[in-house]
Amino acid sequence: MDDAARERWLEHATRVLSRAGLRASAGRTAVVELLARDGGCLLSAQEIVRALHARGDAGSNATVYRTLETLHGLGLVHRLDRDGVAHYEIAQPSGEHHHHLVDEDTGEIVSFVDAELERVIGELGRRLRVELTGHDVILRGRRVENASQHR
Amino acid sequence: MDDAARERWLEHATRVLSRAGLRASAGRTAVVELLARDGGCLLSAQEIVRALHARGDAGSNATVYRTLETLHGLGLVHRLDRDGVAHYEIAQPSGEHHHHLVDEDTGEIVSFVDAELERVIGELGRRLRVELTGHDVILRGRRVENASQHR
DNA sequence: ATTCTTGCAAACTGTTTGCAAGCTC
DNA sequence: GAGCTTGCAAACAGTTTGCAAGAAT
Repeated sequence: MDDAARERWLEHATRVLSRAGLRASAGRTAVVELLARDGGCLLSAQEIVRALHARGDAGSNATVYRTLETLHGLGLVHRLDRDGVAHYEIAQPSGEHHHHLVDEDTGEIVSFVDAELERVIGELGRRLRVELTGHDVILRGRRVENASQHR
Repeated sequence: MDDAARERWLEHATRVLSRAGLRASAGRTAVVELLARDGGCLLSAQEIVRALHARGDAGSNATVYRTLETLHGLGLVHRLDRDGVAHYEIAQPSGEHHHHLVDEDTGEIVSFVDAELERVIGELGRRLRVELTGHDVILRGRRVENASQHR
């Protein structure tokens, strides 16, 4: 996700919050701005609390949780549970999104986009007679050197 | 998942546990048998604890958590976090598995199987140069009456 | 001025762990 | 008999909530 996209999200989020009658208070603003800066991929509430605190920004534990719940309710962030901990990431208004691959060896998380996967999921919704409002795909695996790199 | 499949899993699990040098103790056995009976789709640890307790079977809180961790480590169950709570279900040795659709209106969970989806995920692993060891797909949506049922 | 929001601290829930007693191999 | 397992209770981590003080409109 590029800077422009995150900047777009920030404006979008600010507008949506304001239209919902919510105030641009210090804590809430700090959380939203932090997400616009670093929320491209799976931040936990605790990570956000620590990051805000490190910067000296407003945003207590309670405020961060409350804000994330608000943002999620307004569809401004996606939420994904990982190892029993909720993680959040920016939800682009365009619907553009990515999925995640967890490297079983390192625990590292790689994000990817795949049009074919999206197509199949769309078809699946039709087959199951459901209007899809969202979906998550998590792959787990280990890197494999490609043939040309074999010794 | 049919009775035969669950029975197969029970035998498989028993063998794997025994080969791992683990004893057929009361608590562990009760958890495994409960899973073989009701573990077709997403049971939480707490649900298992309550179910065992209701039956008067062995299996304290601690034992259930410890057993589930053991089973997961041996690849005998799949684990999926849902609303911040870990849920487990039987992992068929054949690799046969299903995915989940959450009805946004009722919260109900429907499981489904889709060959096309599996195919695309397999390809995705190749494209990302990863040997896939597992994957989860969660769809969210609301039921839609099909055209012929419209008034 | 009114109403929303914050931060703190206490309360909760799900999960993990130390330890002495009990059970399995 | 040796060593793995159990159950209990205490400890933990993440998350939620009540409330009085403070800030935004």
